[in-house]
Amino acid sequence: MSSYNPQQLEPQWQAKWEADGLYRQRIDSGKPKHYALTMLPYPSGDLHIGHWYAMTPSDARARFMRMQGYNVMFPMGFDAFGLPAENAAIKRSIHPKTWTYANIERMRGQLRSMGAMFDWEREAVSSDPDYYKWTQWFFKKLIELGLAYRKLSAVDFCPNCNTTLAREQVWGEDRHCERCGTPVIKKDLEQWFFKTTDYAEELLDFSQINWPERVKVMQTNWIGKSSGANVTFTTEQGDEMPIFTTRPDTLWGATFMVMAPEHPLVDKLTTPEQADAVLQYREQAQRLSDIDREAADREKTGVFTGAYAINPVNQERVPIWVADYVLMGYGFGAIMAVPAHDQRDFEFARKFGLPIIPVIQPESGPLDAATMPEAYVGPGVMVNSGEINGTAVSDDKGRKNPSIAAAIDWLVAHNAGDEAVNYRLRDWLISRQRYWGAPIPVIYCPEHGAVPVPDEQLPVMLPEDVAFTPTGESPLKFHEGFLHTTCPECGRPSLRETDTMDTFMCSSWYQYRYLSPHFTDAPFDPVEGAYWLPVDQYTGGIEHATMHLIYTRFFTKAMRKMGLVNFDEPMLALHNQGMVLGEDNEKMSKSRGNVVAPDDLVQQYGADTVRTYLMFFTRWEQGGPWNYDGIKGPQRLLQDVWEIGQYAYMPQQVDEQATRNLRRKTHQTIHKVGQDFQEFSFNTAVAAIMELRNNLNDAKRTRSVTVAAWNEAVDSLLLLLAPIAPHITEELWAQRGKPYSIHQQAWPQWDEEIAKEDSITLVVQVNGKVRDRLEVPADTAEEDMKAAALASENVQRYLEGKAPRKVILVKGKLVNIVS
RNA sequence: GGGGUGGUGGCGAAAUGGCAGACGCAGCGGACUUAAAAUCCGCCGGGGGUGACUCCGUGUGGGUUCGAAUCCCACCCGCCCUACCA
Repeated sequence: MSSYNPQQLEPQWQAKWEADGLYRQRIDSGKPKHYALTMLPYPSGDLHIGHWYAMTPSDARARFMRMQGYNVMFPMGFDAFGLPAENAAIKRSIHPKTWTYANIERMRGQLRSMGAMFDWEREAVSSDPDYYKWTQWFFKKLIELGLAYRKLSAVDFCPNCNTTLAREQVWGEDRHCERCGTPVIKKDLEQWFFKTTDYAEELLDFSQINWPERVKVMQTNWIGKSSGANVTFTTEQGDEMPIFTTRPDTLWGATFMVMAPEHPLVDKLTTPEQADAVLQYREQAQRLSDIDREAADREKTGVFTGAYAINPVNQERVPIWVADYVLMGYGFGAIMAVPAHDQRDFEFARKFGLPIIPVIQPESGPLDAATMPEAYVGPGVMVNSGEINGTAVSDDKGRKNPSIAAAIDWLVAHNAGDEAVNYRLRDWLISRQRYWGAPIPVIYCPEHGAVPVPDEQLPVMLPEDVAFTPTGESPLKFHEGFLHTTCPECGRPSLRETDTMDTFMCSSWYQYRYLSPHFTDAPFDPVEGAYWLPVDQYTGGIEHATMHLIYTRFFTKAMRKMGLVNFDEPMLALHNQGMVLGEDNEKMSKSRGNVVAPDDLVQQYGADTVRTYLMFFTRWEQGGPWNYDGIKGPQRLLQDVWEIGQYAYMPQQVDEQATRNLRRKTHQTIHKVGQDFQEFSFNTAVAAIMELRNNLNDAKRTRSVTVAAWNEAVDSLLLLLAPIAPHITEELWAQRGKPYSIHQQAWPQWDEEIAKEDSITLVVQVNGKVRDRLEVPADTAEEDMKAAALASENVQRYLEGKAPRKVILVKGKLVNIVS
C-alpha cells in the first residue's frame, strides 16, 4: 500500500487530463446541455482563497451535472482591462499589458493546480484585440439601435483616478471612488451613455429567471419604479414647468415649487432682485461636496427666485424656489411642494415661512396648519381639493389609492397632466478617461461630428508605445499617432475619441465570447450559441447584484434587438456564494496580515483537501472565517479514503445484518449527496460522505460484510467524492482497476428498497414532552404503534390514570398523547 | 430613515412544524509508545440524581399549535444594500 502523496499525484493527473482533452467541451446533440458559469476573475496577480471558494464548488457542481448525464460547459477567462494595471504602470513603470499578461500567466498555473474542469480552449481574455474588437463592435451596434448616445452632463469624477465613474462605482455615505476611496467630485463632460433606462420595465420582470430573492430585491430597489403623474405647471413668464409626483392627489395642497440649482430654467426665471442671491446659492451648492449635500438630516437650504408659477388644478399663484434637496438627475429636476403631506417640503416651508394647506384629513379630525409638528402622510379623506373632495385616501401607492386614481382622472380630463411612471435607474455612463480599456471606436470630424469607426477598421488598437504621467491622465490624449486620423466619411483630418470603455462593458458579454473565443465573423459562433445558450447556472458574489448583473441583463436584451439571440435573459439560474474571511473574522487584506494563500495550502495539504475543506466548513452562500485547525477534518477524510480505497478487503465472518446496514447506508448516502449537490448544500454533502467513511472504517475493522457490499460502498464513496476531490478519486479508481476516467462515469443509482430503514425509533410524547423511545419495525401498522406507545410504562406514569384525549401519530416518527 | 438578511454547545455548523446540536474542529479520559506526533477506543450544552431518570436550554418578550430553533407580532444585537428619488 502506497502512502497518500497529493503533491505528486495531483499534477500527474492534471497533466493526463490535459493531454487527453478530458475536459474539452464539444457540442453533442445527443445529450442535454448544461452551461455552468462562474464569474471571471480580474488578473490581479495571485489567485486568492476567495477565488478558490467561489470556483471549486462551482466546478464540483459542474462535474456533478456531467455525471448526471449532461454535456457540461464550464469555461474560464480573464476580465483583463482595468485600473490596477495602470496604477501599477504609474507606480512601478511596468507597462499595463506586461503586468496584466504576466499575471494572467501566473493565474492560469494557479487555476490549473485547482484541478477544475475548465476547458482552456475556450478561454477568453477581454484585453485581447480579438476580444475587444467585438466589444467595440457592440458599442457601434448600440449606437445604430439608438441605445447609445453622447451627452454633456455633470458626472461623478474621481480626482485621484482621473476618470469618471458610473453611479454604481460611487460608494458609501461619503460618496467615494470604488477603487481608491477618494471622495468623488462633479464634473461637466461630454460622455457616452447606454440607454439602460429603455429596459427599466423589462428589467423588473424576473419571471424567467431563478435568481436569489435578495438579488431580485436589490435590483428592484435599484431600478426604483414609482408611479404617479406628470403635471405641467406654467410659469408667469409662460414657460412650461413639468414635474413628476407620486401624490397627484395632493396637488391642491401645493403651495410652492422647488427647482434643482442646476435646472435650466433657473437663470431665465430669476428676477433681477433675486439674481445675486440665486447665483450665490447655486455656486455654493456646486462647491458643496456631495458628502454635505446628501446628508439627509441636514437642515434645508434654499432661495426664492422671485418668480411664480400657476398651479393648474386651482390656478393658484405659487412661488418658485431653488433648493439643493431637489436633484437634477431625477424626474424633471423640479417638484411641486406640498408641505402638509411631505416631510421634506414641510421642513422647508417651516424654515422659510411658506404656507401650509392640508388636503388630507385624517380620521382624528382636521389638521391645523399652524400647529402640526410634521407632515401628515397617512390615510384619510380629501379636503380643500375641489372636485375630488371626499375621496378616500389609503396607504396604497399609485392607482390602487382611490384619491390618486381620482386625481389622475381629473388631470387627464382637464388636460393638465398624465399618469406616469418614473425610475430611479439612470442610463449607464461608460466613458472612462483611462488608457487600459477598450478604446471607444469613434472619430470626431469637424464636419460630420461623431463618426463611428467603420467595421473593417476594427479593432481600434490600443497603442502600446505610450508614456504614463503621475497624474493618471490618459496617455492616449498625448499620443499623436493615435489621436490624429481622418474622417471615415470625408477624409478630413479628425481626432479620435481618447476615452475607453467601462470594463463592465467587457464583462457584460463574456459568456458569449467563451463559446468561440477565436471566431472572426461575429462576437460568437451562432452554431455554438444555438446549442449552449443561455447560461443555465451562474455563480458569483452578491456584490455584483446591481452592477454587472444588471448590465449583462441589459446587454442580452440589446443583443436580442440586434438579432443575435432569441431569449430574454442571459443566466437562467444564479447562486451567490459568501466570502471567506480571515481567521480574525475580518475581511482578508494584506494590511491586516490575515490573508490565506491557496498556493501554500496546496503545497501543504494538496488541492483535494483544500477543495473539500472549502466546501465543508460553512454553508456556501454564507461564508465565514477561515480556520487552520478545521482543515484537519477533510484531511483525515481523504487519508481514510486513501486507505479504504487501497484496502484488500476480505471478510472474516459475514454478518447479514451488518451487510444490510452498510448497503443501506451506501444507498442513503448516494441519495443524500445527489440531493445536496442539486441544492448547493455542499457542506452537508461532505458530511454525508464522512458518515459513509465512518461506516466503512467500522466495516474494515469488523470485517463482517460481504465483499460485494464492501465494493459497492467503496466505489460509491469514490464516485460521490469525485466532483469534490477529483484527483484522489481518479487515482484510487484507477488502482481499483476501474475504467478511465472516474469523471466520465455516471452518478451511481440509489435503490429505495435498499435505502429503506427496517426499524424506526418511535418517539413517544405525552403532551408534547418526550417520555419514551420505542424501536419498532418500520412496517408496523399505525394502530399498533399507538397501542405500543400507550402501553409504555413511562407513558402510563405521566397519564396518571387519565384516558388520553387525543393521540397524534406522525408516520414513521412520533406519537404524541394528549391528556 | 427605508429594504434585506442573520442570531443554535468552547468553535464551524446540522435540523424549515415532530428526538435540538448530524458532520467536523478543539477539549477531556484511556490504549499504543522510552517519549512525542500520528493512529485507535470512549466522553463531550447546563443543572440535579448512586441510578432508571428528571428539570432547564436555539438573542429577549408575547402569540398560534397536540407539538415551535422553524410560523406570526413586538423588541434587542450583528452584517449587507440603499438613502432628500418628489
